[in-house]
Amino acid sequence: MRETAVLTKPAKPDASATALYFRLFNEIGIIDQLASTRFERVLPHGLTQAQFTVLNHGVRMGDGWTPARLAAAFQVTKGTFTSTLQKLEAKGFVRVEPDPDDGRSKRVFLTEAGRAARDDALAAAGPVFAEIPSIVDPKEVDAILPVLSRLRAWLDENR
Amino acid sequence: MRETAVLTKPAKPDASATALYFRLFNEIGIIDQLASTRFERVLPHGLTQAQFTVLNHGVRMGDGWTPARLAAAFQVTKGTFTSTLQKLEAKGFVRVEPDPDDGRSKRVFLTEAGRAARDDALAAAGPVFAEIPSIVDPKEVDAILPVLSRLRAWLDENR
DNA sequence: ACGATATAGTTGGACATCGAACTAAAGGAG
DNA sequence: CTCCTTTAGTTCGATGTCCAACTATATCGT
Repeated sequence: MRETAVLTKPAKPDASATALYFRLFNEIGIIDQLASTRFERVLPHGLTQAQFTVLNHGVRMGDGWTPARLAAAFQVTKGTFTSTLQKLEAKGFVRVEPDPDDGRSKRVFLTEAGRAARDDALAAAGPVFAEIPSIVDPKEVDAILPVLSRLRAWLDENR
Repeated sequence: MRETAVLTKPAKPDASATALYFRLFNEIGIIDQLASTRFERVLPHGLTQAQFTVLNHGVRMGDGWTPARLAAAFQVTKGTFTSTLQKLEAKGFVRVEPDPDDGRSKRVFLTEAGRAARDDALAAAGPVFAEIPSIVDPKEVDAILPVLSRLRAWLDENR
């Protein structure tokens, strides 16, 4: 839950550096929540954002990764990812096979249906993003992304 | 769940504008998740981030708001906020009174314990943010915040 | 080669959140 | 005034997530 700007009483000024970063994370949190909700609403095949992310990753980065590696990549616990994977398997979008080289591991592969579902989702997502360039110019995004990436990378390494 | 940069296979280039915004929201999602986790870990009194946000808002914006107004400000459903409020009430951090002017409404006030808990939480949060200025300069945050605010405002209005 | 330690994956309990159904009170149209 | 619609708040079932405990397999030090 994040606060947004619905209320109108002026906040007391707080010039500390902490407050600045607090605001940054607050804006980021709200954007995440609003954008995620928007995105999930249009996803086809009853896909959750988590499930879509797995399919999208498989297409972009290739498949055959282990669940543990994917869970780390997606910042969720192994338990959470077990659940996500079971949902995707039940929908026929991924295939999970034992790792021939490591008895503890498995390997995750996309099915044709999974690739098709990912394409459907991307197509459905298009209109969701369509209006945004008129609000935030691509050049602004170019300027912002490196900073966010740096912040993300640091948080990722130091968690 | 968001993907991060743990995996090393190169992504196929995708020059469409959609991809750019996709990356933006992806970075934002990861940062939100990592920062939230970090923040929740240090919160005292068993506060959740949602609960802290209510206390913080009360201090910064004054108390006496209705649950409905607060739920809208925090982007959660009324049902969710009912639950959050009950937790805070059980901890003695807020007082909820009937609205004298509207039989349907209530009004939310902070208790002294609630204000103290908020201060505790802020103090605990300090170290969490302490290292970040060395990663992302405050000037960069100043540059980024207006853009994020604009994006947040638009998403908020057009949801 | 063995025992201690680390890693992969699953499971179960707890919890925050959502959406939908519901009650109660307020507001508006006739 | 009366009825219809809107708004405030609660409750309930489902879901996604986390954490901790657990099993099985792999790895490392001696």
